[in-house]
Formats: sequence, structure tokens, C-alpha cells
Amino acid sequence: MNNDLSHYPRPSVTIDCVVFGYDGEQLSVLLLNRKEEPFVNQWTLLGGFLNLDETFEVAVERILSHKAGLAGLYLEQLYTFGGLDRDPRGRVLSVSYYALVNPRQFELVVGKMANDLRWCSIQDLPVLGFDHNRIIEMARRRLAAKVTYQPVGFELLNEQFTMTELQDLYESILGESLDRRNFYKKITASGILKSTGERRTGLKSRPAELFAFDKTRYEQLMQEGFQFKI
Amino acid sequence: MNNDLSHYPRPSVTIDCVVFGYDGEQLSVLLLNRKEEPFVNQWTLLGGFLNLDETFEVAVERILSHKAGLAGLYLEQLYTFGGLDRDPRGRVLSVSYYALVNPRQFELVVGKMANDLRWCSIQDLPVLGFDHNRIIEMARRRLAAKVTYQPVGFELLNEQFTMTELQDLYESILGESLDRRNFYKKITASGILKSTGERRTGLKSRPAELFAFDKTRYEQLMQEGFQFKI
DNA sequence: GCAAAAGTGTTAATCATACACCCATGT
DNA sequence: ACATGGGTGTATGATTAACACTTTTGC
Repeated sequence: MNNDLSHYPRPSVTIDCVVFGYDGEQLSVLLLNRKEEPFVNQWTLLGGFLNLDETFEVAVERILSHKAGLAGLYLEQLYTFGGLDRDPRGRVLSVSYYALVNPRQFELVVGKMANDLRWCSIQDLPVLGFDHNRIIEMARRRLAAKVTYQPVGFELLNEQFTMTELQDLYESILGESLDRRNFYKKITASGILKSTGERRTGLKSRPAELFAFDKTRYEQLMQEGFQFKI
Repeated sequence: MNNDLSHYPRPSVTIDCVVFGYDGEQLSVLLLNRKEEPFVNQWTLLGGFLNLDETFEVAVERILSHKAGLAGLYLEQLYTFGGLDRDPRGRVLSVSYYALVNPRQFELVVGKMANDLRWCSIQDLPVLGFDHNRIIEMARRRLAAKVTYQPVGFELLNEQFTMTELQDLYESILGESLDRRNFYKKITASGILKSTGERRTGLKSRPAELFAFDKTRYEQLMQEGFQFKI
């Protein structure tokens, strides 16, 4: 590093990530129980210090991989928190991201630096260390806003899903219930789903058609300036 | 600062600000001609290093005040840029903000550390130092998205303005032309303007009614969950 | 009186909403 | 046969988009 920079004070910088998951019932966030100070034995988001040779995205992937065994998630930058007293050790900025993951596609691996990991319903969060409740609240609002105009929700489901599963997910994220027929109409009219021809059987009711997200078609529509809308 | 933090590498952190101004004709951005390396004699955004005892907002205000004589602007965090090679001196993050200002309400003061300052139309930007063209492009898009659902544009106008002036501003930000009658209807229906009873005279055409932004009414509407919409 | 910008309503099309019954399967 | 969730259409109201002429002033 060049000397010019050494004249300026340098804060510590962490990356924190709100990992959203959906188990078919509730929108949840992945929490980590800390093994070290500060906030030892308390729950927080997954996070860690930024290395100087890493972009933010690489750092998030390293952290999620080492601390939870997660890889290849959908990521988006959320906000950068810089309050003076957000970390008792000193001035620490947090460049925060959120991630979307289908919990059924990963086995959580508790890293060496943590006591425990768990999915916690967004409705029922404990008091977290640092300002992490505030970060989650901002992420929740951002996701709810985003999901109404971009189909990010598909990252949270299995590759094939029924229309009802998709609707339940949207209702969890938005925190409101939607009319089934109108939901069907909007989703099918948007053209971002392809039907697989398969059905979900084995349940004690009429087998539901399984759909898949048509990513090719979605990207084509996006290029044409199309706007998805719920 | 506690020793725990000294084990971790610390990047340098700058704050950069896209200052938007509107002169009645075009949406512009305030640029600074650098007196020092890197990018000496080139144009960049206004920015500077974060001090450890400052929040981001305080740092932005310090920078805008020292480098341009601007104070009390509307500010919003934009994004944090962390590319490995965005600064030739080493690893430097940029927590970027955007600001809205009415250029007629301030006299620009060129600070000691700059060669020059100037307003530059967003349509006609030079190649800037660092990744600042990219930052401006993101800010432009963010502002265009924001202006359709929140009346931020009022920060850019005089306290009193005609409907045509407001429409011209919206057209500059959105980069498209709007139907005058429909614009009138939407704006007046939203209830966020109060008419002042005065008119703009002295022009060689029919005097236009002067309006003002009704901030009290706007905040009341926001609390009731109202969503402004263009 | 003419140039320049201000002000103003109606209609048609589109979109969003509300709403209820039959269907296919498992037990 | 009954319980469960799946699948589907229509009518009404609300919103948006398109569109042109008259008014007021300065010169």
C-alpha cells in the first residue's frame, strides 16, 4: 500500500449478512450464537472482518461458507452502517448484504468460531448483538419492496414448486394475504414461469401442477424493459 | 480503541457525494477539479476520508462545507463501492451518498484543496477520476426511481415554483416527457402542494401561479401510509 | 394583433379487485 | 362419501393515457 493513505485514520470494516430462508411456513433469518466477545453467547447475524484483498461479495461468500457451509447464494448489498457506538471495541463499519437461500438445499455446518446456528422466524427474533435487529428490519423492508417488482422470491423455493407454495412465500414476505385467482393471473401473465408438466402427488388432495422459474425468458423480458409486478 | 480490533486489516474509507443541482434547464452534478494526486487536474466527485469520530452524514456535511461551501442539504446513502482497484493508492472503500441542492441558494466556494468546482450537466459528463462515472450513473438511476414515489424533487427548486418548472424538473430527472394535464392532475390530487396566491410576472406570456411544497401536509399524509405516485 | 406559455375536461382503454363453485385425489 | 387443497372466469370500479382549445400577458 502506498504511503499517501497512511496519513488517514482507518476504521475497521465488517461485512454482515442477513440470510433469508423459507421453510414452506415462515420467512426466517439465519442467526449465529457467538463464541467470543463481544456479545459472547448472544445471537447475531453472520459476519466477519473484510480482508484487504477481497471484494465485498467474496467476503460474504467466505463468511457464509466458513461459518455455515452455505455457498452460491443470491446476494444484494443492503446498506452500510456507521454509527459511532455500534461495536463496543471501537469504530467498526458494517457493509451489510442480504442473501436468499432455500434451506432444504443446504446442510448447515456450524463453524469452529460459533456455538450454534439456527433459523429464526422473522416474526419472533430475539434481541441480537450489535445493531443487528435494525439491520434485519431494513433487510425485511427492502425484500418486501423488491419482491413486488422483481421475482427474487424464486431463490427461496425448490426448483419446482406449486403455485400455492409461491403464493405462501409471497404472503410471508409481504405480511399480507393475496387473492389466489388474481395471484395466478398475474404470475402466469408475466410469463416468468414454465410449467413442468409434472404434479405433486401423495398428498390427500388434488395433485398440484409443478412450475419452474423460466430464467431465460425472465432475462429476455428484462432486456426488453419489462417490469414484473405483483 | 481496544486491541481486539488491531488484529484485523483495516481499509481506508472515503465518503463520496453526488451533488445534484437543477438550474431550470438541466439536471447537473457538482464536480471538483483535483489539485493533488491521484487524478490531479482531473474532475471527480466531492469526497474525502472518513474521520473515526464522525458518522457518515457528519462527514458528508464537513466535506461539502469545506470543499464547496454547501450546507444543510438533503442527503441519502447510495451504495458502498469496494472494488480492489478503484484507487491507485491501495484499498479504499467509498461509502457514497447523493445530495439535492438548489444551486441558486448557494454561492459555490472553491476550497483550498481544489483547483476548481463546476456544475456539469448529467448528459455531458467528462471521464472522471476513480470509478466516479459509475457512481453518478447509479445515483441518477436511484434518483429517477425515487422521484416517482417520493417528492424529493422539491429540494432542487426555489421555495416557490410554477407547475411548469416542477414538470420540467421531473422530465429532466426521468429523461422523458410527461403530459401536462395529467401531471397537473396527479400533483394537485396528491395534496402536497399549496398555492401561494402569487404569480410569476414579467415574462412575455401569461403569468403562472406559484406553488410551494406543503411539508406539513406531506408528513401527515406519509404517516397515514399515503404513497405519492407519478 | 401576434407570439408565448398557462390553464383546463372528457373519453376510451387498461388494470385491479372482489368473489364462489367444481375438480382430483387420499382416506 | 367426505375432507382437502387445486384450479378456474366474470363483472365492476378505479386508474391511466391520450388528446386540443382558450386565456393572459408582453411586445
